Amino acid sequence: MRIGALAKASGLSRDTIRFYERRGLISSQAESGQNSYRNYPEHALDTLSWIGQAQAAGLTLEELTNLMADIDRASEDEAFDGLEFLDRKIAEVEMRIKRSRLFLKTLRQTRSALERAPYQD
Amino acid sequence: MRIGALAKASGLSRDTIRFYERRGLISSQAESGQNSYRNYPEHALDTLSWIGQAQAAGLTLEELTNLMADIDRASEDEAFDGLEFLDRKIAEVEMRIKRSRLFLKTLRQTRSALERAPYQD
DNA sequence: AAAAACCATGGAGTATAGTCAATGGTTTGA
DNA sequence: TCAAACCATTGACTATACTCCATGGTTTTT
Repeated sequence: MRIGALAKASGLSRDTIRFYERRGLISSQAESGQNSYRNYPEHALDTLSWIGQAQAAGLTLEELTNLMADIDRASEDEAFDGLEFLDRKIAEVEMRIKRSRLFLKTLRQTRSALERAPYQD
Repeated sequence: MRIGALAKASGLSRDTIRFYERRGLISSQAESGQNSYRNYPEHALDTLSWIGQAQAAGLTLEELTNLMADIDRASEDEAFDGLEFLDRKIAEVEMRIKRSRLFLKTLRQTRSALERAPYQD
């Protein structure tokens, strides 16, 4: 899958995809032949969607990079703090969801208030 | 309440508070006397906490400014698109929460996977 | 009454996450 | 075949949300 197709399928721009690749979030093989075109595997689409979820959850791309590295490094004998990192992130995302829901509640209340009294003067 | 106290109570820095004030998100009265110190009402603390929720929910400060203006403008006779804006934001926040929950789910799955097999080689 | 702590303004600097433009090579469809 | 569409790289540019610094005034503490 070339970058244009991936861009269309994911809804991201080519530049964004190349940007993510430079950051090490996705990867491509060189196309067979003498061009310099990237070729992305099908699962790149899933990865991009996962990145989108992570961003909605408030992670930075750097945190995401670290997380991916941790997951890959998980089967080494070295001291590994991946679990700790993961626990921290889980707690952060939970907190963020909690706060978002509070905000959503006030948005909904505001909405009803506006709806009930649109023209008072 | 002077800016230092508000900073301590809210957990934000003075600079951040002044930044928010410049953006019109909170406001202060000048202190009586000949100094140029700001004085914040008690509810500034609630406002700051609300701003935090809104940011967790993914709104930008500019969107927040618009939202506040809309809410204040809600009792005018003019054509008012506040409801529409609100509905859009509600939908966006709902979507963001949904995606965050999906991400949280994969984080938890990853966590269990790492926990079960920490030393395989 | 000094020192320490606090406050103000203005402007520069930082980090994150893209986005755009210039230049030049490669593929593909009419 | 040749123009349109696609791709690559480099580097500059943008927006958002702070953060820091210099300078100088005001309060509070000792």
